[in-house]
Amino acid sequence: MEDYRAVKLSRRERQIMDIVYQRERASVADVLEDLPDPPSYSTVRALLRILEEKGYLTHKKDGKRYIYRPTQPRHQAGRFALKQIFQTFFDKSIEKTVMTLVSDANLSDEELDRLSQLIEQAKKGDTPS
Amino acid sequence: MEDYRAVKLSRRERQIMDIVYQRERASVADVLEDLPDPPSYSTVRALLRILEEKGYLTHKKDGKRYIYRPTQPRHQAGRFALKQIFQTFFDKSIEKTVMTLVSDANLSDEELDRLSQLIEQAKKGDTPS
DNA sequence: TTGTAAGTGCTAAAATATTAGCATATTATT
DNA sequence: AATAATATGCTAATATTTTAGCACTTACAA
Repeated sequence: MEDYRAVKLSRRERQIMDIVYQRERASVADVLEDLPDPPSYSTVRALLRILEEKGYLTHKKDGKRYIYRPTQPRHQAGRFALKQIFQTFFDKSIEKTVMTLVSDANLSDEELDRLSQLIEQAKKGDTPS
Repeated sequence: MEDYRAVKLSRRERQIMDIVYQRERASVADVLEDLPDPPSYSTVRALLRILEEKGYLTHKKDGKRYIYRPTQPRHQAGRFALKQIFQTFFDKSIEKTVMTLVSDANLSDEELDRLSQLIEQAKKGDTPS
């Protein structure tokens, strides 16, 4: 399955997928709560059903209500989305993307240390391209 | 202006904005060339006009044809988009996002060195949160 | 010049997405 | 077991998006 944020989905559908990914799983009420310009309850139900038909979500019953979850693992969807971003805005350069993130982030010393470590590992371990 | 990738725009409109950002500027023909499931020339023109009406694009004449450009600087739009991504897929954690990027990237030694430097600077310069 | 190729402007048709509402089911409570 | 509250299933109306096509304009070359 490809990146739902790039193509395929309508505006509402995308909004809903984002919400479900953010929450990891969500009821109709949850989604409704997070939607901007919230439509009716019915509407959200319909959209969730459609997204399930299209294969992006599944649901299971929890008591009397449905809990929806993405079919594609979050981490993987995140990668697709990132790829789309650095291709579109950062000349396909992951380095530039990371630069922007780190510059803007105001990370704590611990976080920065962990990143240093990761980078050291990358230097040793991998064959540079 | 907020992130067009999150809300507001329709599927086609988003696709077109992505293309224009990727190219920095684009003619109707350029956009058409890059669009998946390409519609007609007319269609692309109409959408570009709409995006201009909505304030996301401007155009200038170049010979007899229009060249469209985003109104919002690429770098800024990229930041918005990144924010959306790490909020949705990485628990709002920039660190996790960077981790994923660096792990997947297979960066060259030079790139990794530059990142190390950046991180060192961040450690010294900024107040950690 | 004037003809032609390659643009744009605009409008209305067609397709899709979005929505509400009624019917039905499920759970919990009395 | 009856009832109330809270779900879902489905269908059809409405709104928006997407599209094509015709009329007009501009640049260039014969």
